[in-house]
Amino acid sequence: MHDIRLLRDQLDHLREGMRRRGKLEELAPVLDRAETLERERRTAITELEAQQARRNKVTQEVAQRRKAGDDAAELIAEGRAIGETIAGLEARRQEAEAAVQRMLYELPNITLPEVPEGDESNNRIVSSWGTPRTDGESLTAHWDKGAELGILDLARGAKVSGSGFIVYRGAGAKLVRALMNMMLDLHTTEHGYEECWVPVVVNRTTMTGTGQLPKFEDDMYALNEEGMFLIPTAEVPVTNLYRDEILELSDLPRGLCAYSPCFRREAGSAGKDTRGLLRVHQFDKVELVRYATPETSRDELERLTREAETVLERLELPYRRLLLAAGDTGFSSAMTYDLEVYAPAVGKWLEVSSCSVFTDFQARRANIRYRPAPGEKPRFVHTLNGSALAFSRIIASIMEHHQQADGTVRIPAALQPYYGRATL
RNA sequence: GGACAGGUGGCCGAGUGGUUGAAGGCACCGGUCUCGAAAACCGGCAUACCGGCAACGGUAUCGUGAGUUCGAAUCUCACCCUGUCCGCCA
Repeated sequence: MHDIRLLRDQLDHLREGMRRRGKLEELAPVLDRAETLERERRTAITELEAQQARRNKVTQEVAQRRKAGDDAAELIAEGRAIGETIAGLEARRQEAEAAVQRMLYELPNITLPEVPEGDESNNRIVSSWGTPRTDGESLTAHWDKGAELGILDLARGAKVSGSGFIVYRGAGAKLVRALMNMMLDLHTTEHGYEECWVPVVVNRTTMTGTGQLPKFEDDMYALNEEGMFLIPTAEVPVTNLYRDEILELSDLPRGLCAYSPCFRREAGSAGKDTRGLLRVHQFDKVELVRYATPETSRDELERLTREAETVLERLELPYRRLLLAAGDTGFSSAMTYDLEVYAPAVGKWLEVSSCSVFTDFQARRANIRYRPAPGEKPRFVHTLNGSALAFSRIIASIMEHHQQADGTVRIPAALQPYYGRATL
């Protein structure tokens, strides 16, 4: 969420931000109304408060007369009349405030200057690691390999829940457990993160804090119980941990990591891109979340992204880092790197991580602040997060990239202590 | 799920209809004292918003929302949360 003051004096800045995302056409009507709405909001407040001040005076006068034993009937009648006026003005204020709030909730974050303009065709590959296999033709796709090895049971997942719900069996289930432990150990022992285990069901306020709501309710699994949702990422509960709190400067930067299952409806159609483990409704992920000061948040993004890349290097999977163009950058994000890993049999690069700095966009929504120095006013923190990593596509990539001539799948050295064997 | 008890400022904790934004304490900031520190003493110390170049003025905020009233931290209702006991349960 943006600072409401931008609607007054930085509308051009907001317009430019929307233009860079390619959203100007869509959002121009909204922004055109912004100035009027904001002026109306302030007018309503001013008028309301003037009447409230009047009422407070009258009320005090009543008290004084009562005390002195004088008659106050006239004043009481006046107070009653003011009360009716106030009720009307209050309704108007609420309406104006809600209108501005709705508008603010609709506007995505403004990307950093170094983020390229335009849609995803302007995404930039900024670095890469390892060498993708070129013999994909001769490899077995992960969905077939998974069935062959008996570690993926897609049919029964579909039976139990629906398409896009995966059952891992035997060695596959153990692989999930191994990945989880390997990643969490790496981040806690080498990268300095505190491990958290968090709820996967959260309330509406929490979903709003990180920016999923109100705009993306359709992407979410909502529970029948009023206002509860399954999380699409551990980012949601972990970032909200410090909602409505003021952190000490000495707490920053701070890193939290958490494993969680992630639930996404992603109303996508079936087809090649959704086959096997490519796009599923429930997947597992280890998430990194960082709280930083505005001064360091940009550097923190590099650090966070490197930490995610480290996982891929330990898994010996070739990857590339993309700097997303403004139009492809998530709603709340100011700058995002995607990490993609190659699946040679599928012949596609798969997104396995998305590392973002949100500047103060989430912090303002969730009201997460820090005190720069004792006695100073609190400021909003900057939040960051990144997947490190999402399992399902990693598993797909492992099954394809580490496929050996004899049909077995090699387990990378760093994972072997957790998995217990050298092959799947 | 049921029965009680409770939610007040950064923290603890008074306060049951009228200068209560809210006693007192702690913490914090400034000062006196001290070689220095501690202690003691003095003073300061909420947040957000509106108007104003500013000085400053105003409004709101005692879990949330609605209601009663000229006036609500205080009374009424609903909801949320916490604690304790009971029930149920992996």
